[in-house]
Amino acid sequence: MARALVGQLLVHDAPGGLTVGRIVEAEAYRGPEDRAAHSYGGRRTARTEAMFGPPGRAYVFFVYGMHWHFNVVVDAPGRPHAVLVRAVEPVRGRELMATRRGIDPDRVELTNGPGKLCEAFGIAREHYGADLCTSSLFLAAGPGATKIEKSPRIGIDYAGAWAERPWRFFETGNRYVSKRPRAKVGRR
DNA sequence: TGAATGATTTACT
DNA sequence: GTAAATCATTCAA
Repeated sequence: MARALVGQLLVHDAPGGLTVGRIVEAEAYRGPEDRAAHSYGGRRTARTEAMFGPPGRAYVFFVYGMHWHFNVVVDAPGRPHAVLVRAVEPVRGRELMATRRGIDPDRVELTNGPGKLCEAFGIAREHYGADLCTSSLFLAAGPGATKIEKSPRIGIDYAGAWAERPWRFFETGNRYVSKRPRAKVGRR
């Protein structure tokens, strides 16, 4: 599912305006066995509840005291699997995104990261558990991606062997794919 | 009730 | 390259 979502569209038809982005980077989180997932070990709390519900809903959470992250729940109720959308390429509403982000509309920093895209699209707490088929925030079929690459997931080094799984998918060469922490990437 | 921490971003050296 | 910002959630006491 993470791979399939790359190339599809994320749409938010918000009161303040329309924003559309083509997903260019996504990661799979496969609880309860995946140690990197919030639902690891079957941990079902108020925070992770959405992951245990029906697919096609939003799992939105807050991290580092300032950033929201957006996931799509992708498996049947009771199977807490989700896909984290890490980056999108702006398709519509670039000006609105720039206003929300407080930066120039031409910068890739508009949406090249999980926290950035949420700010650009105005995604936050109120979207927790939202049905992505019937709400103002939804997914739509997109043009696909030219070429998709995979790599280990970002920022989950604590997950032991699970951290090595190649469950991050992104469009090869796309400027909006998030930058990786240098230390992890082989430089030469 | 309190302490630790994170699926990050940004600014500064 | 390093560090600060900043708080909901989780877990232990």
